[in-house]
Amino acid sequence: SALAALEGELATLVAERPVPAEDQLPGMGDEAPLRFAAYAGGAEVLEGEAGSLGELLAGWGSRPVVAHDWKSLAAAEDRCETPLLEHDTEVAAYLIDPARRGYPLAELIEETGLGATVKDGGEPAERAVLTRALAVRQRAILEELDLTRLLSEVELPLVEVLVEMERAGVKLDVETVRSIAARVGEQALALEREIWELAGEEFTIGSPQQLAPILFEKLGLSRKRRGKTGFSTDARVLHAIRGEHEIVPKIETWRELTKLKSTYLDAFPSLLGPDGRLHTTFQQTATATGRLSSTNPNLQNIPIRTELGREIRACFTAEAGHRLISADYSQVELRLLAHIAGEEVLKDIFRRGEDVHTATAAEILGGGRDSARTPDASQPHPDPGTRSKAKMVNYGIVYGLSAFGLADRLQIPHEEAQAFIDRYLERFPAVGRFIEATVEKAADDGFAATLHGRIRRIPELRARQRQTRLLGERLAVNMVIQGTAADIIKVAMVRCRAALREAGSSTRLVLQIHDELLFEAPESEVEEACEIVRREMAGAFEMDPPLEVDAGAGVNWLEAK
DNA sequence: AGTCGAAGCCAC
DNA sequence: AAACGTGGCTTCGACT
Ligand SMILES: Nc1nc2c(ncn2[C@H]2C[C@H](O)[C@@H](COP(=O)(O)OP(=O)(O)OP(=O)(O)O)O2)c(=O)[nH]1
Ligand SMILES: [Mn+2]
Ligand SMILES: [Mn+2]
Repeated sequence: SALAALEGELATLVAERPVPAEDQLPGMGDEAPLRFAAYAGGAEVLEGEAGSLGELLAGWGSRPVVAHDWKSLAAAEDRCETPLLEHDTEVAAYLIDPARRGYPLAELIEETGLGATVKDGGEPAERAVLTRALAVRQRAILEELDLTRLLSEVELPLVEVLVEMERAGVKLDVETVRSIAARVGEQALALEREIWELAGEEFTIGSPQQLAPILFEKLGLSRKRRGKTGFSTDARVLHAIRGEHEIVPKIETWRELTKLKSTYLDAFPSLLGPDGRLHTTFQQTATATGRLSSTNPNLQNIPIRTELGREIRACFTAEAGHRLISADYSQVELRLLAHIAGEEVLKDIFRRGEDVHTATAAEILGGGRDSARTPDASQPHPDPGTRSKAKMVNYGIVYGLSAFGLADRLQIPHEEAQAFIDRYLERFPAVGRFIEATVEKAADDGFAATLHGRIRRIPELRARQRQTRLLGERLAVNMVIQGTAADIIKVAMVRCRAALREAGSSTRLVLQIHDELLFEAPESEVEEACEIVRREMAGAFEMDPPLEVDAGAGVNWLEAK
């Protein structure tokens, strides 16, 4: 075909539907034709129209493709054979500078100083030429920054995996969602009346500007922090004053109920696809550290902490005859910290098979008689809420939590908080050295880097304001660890996809939640898929201590975890 | 009617 | 308010 015959290399494809099917799932059949243009560096730009991406690519041949934001194009179209992705100018721009707001093609072209006119060509033709020119420039920069392998071996192979995940979606038990929503709605209304009664007036509970004067002036409750507009009424403040007036716990509960109802219960039914499943969009170029994000809806922040939250999580189900498999790295960033910092005390804890979050839970929140004893492999089980709080403490301290911050979060005296932080850092002496070395190198280089070479510029380190520089120090340390964890799970995703395919498995990856992969597997494949996933995730990066994976299966997400 | 920032809060 | 980090979504209230 003409497409296959296009001369040159870095064959670049631009394709768009003139009336983009906004928020619409593929396969509706009423879309406008796909206008496309292709250019490979020769004398000719090819332009045309096709009914679908599949039809267009049928003439493409086996040549790899260059594009800008290939994932959006592919995910919006029906499943079809796609060529290898050789370069994506959006993803490349993200690797070069991941802290930017966005990567619109026009902006990248403009700032690179590129221009083109195509004789007798339309706008897509020009865009094909410019996209290719941008790709050429970027490839030189990527080479200089040592980002070529990260792009070609991790990010680009990941694109196809993400497209499959978005297409697959995840099943939602919408009937149960509706019934929980109805129940919670009634509870919230009842609470609202009680709150008004206790306040002596009707007001908008959801307005902190109206709530604050009632709590702190009318009822005279203790003020804690203040923000730009007045005294804070956030959850930590309410928790601290919950004993002062019976209205406070009611507001706390009202907040929890209405939050979960509006964000999840009410939102999901309208977001269901025709297949009865929720289809998120994974953003590959949104975070400064290399993590993915999830939008419309965000399926990376499904509740789990409270009882109602767990009910909501249980509404994420497997198709009949299937199971969900959840595979989550154990204490992943603490393990990475031990590895990167060479922290032998921390390594020892992992070697003994212990759980640092659990140990911290016992130590600071446990209160039990023998809970302060040196933890062993048979540590007592803290309740999930307590371990979760301990997790926040562990990562908080590593990433620069102050004694003020810890005292506020744990509701303890400053001195106690300071002592805990001091003791923590004394016990793991290599952590402090790692932090210092990381900050110094980042200040020197102007950027922090992950073990896979992903970089994040840290201009904050060169700011004149001390406060901003300290922020830069925390950003640098966090980038190294969180970013490496992000690299690792991306590698794992590509490995899992390949290994499942190799095994002839029809188990599908459906969600990524930062250090967790959620799969949907036919019942008969669950055991094999579990083992494959464990192996591929644990093997995604060799380190000391090794990565460990907690995997489980169930008919819903809650059971699987 | 839409946009914006602030506050707040869900998750990792 | 304070100096854990990474996100996205909802509500309110001011504004265009
Ligand atoms: N800075 C910071 N990072 C967090 C926080 N919560 C989670 N993370 C990061 C670090 C974790 O390794 C990573 C994955 O979260 P998880 O909930 O899976 O925790 P983790 O793997 O540490 O423990 P796990 O054994 O899975 O329960 O996300 C937090 O409160 N602060
Ligand atoms: Mn984990
Ligand atoms: Mn996790």
